[in-house]
This record gives sequence, C-alpha cells and structure tokens, in this order.
Amino acid sequence: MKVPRAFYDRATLDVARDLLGKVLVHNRRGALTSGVIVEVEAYIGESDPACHAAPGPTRRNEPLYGPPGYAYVYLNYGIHALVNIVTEPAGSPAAILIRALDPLDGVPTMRRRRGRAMKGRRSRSSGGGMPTSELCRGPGNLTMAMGITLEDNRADLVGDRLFVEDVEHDVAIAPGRVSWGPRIGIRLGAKRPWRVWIAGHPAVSGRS
DNA sequence: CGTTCGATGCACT
DNA sequence: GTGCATCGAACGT
Repeated sequence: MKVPRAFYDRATLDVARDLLGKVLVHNRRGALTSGVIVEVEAYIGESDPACHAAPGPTRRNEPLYGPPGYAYVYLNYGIHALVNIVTEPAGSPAAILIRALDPLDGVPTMRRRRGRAMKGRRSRSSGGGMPTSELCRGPGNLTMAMGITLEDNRADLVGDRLFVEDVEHDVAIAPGRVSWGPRIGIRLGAKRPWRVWIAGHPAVSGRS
C-alpha cells in the first residue's frame, strides 16, 4: 500500500524512524526497481548547519520549503544524485536523505546500471560479482542503481513514478535493532544523532 | 588492513 | 573561485 501524504506531514525524526522497513519504489520508463529502506538521515530546518535550508530560501532548496511528500534530488560532488524526502508542513524546511536500501525488485536492472557506471575505468569488483546487498549501499550508489536522477527532483511521492510502499517483506526490523547516531560525511552539525539505521544490516553504509 | 586523492557539476559568495 | 549530505582506485603499512 502506498504511503499517503499525511505520513510525511509529521516531525521529521518520527518520519525517519518510520521509513525504516518501508519500500522505496522507482519506475523509470517501465523499468521498476525497489528496495527496503534500511538507513536514512534527517536534515531539519535553517538552524541545522548541514541542512540545505541553512542559508535561507534559494532557488535550489525551494522543494524543502514546499509541502511534504515530495522528492528533493540534487547533485553533489558533480557526480552523485542524492534523493531526499521532504517532511513537515510547507514553510518548515526539512527532509530525509535515503542512504541505503535492501534491494527487492529489479535487481538485474540495478546490477546493469551499477556496472555501466564503471565503463572506462579499470575495475575488478564491479557489476557481475557484486553482492546484492551492496547494490544500494550508500546514497550515491542507490540512486544510480534505481535510476534516480535530477529529473526526479520535485517528484510527487503520492504518484506513480517515485513513492514509498508499506508491504510485506523478509527484512527484519525487530525493536532494538533500530540504531541512532551521528550523520555521515558532513562537516557542520556532525554531532547531531539524526542518522537512523537497522543495526547489523549488510546494506547499511559506513561500517568499519 | 589503513589513508589519500581524483573525478566531476553546479549553487552560491 | 570555493566547497560540497560520494565513491572507489591506488597507494602505504
């Protein structure tokens, strides 16, 4: 069942936790990919120095100030599209970065997309032999595997192109397996424990 | 194992 | 011109 807009119209940390175990679905030209969300990060308000709303409203961060239940996709390091889900009522800029998925549908498509990106580079570990749990491990990797691009910016999550589903699957999210900690890969605001993940899941990024 | 570093585009100062 | 909410190859130990 598709998650309704009211789900996103809540306190961001609550939405972040509740996204774990739900399924992100993307439909690109009929190529369907999906995966269970196992790791996310919250970026909340202009007072959060790591949130793109920190400088105040700009052309780029406009979706953050808009209504909840829309996608905010941007390019970072000139290479990776990163996908966020806008939360909280319009005027309250906040979003959740999707950092890792456990692949469900469209695994061959994911494998092909991940392998194609390595074209032109010498590589031994890409494409064919990659474990399924690594296909969507990391925010840049999962957008590549799912074919999410800047064209998905501002996508309505209560639509058919990009959305979240609440369905039965075999990924365990027993209480106590949900962990909170500092966000990864940022400089400012790095101490806020606004990263949430399913402890011990192989698709979760940033492990030692 | 560990750390460093290049690729690459664009929003913002 | 600067600085990224990254990734993985290439090195060093």
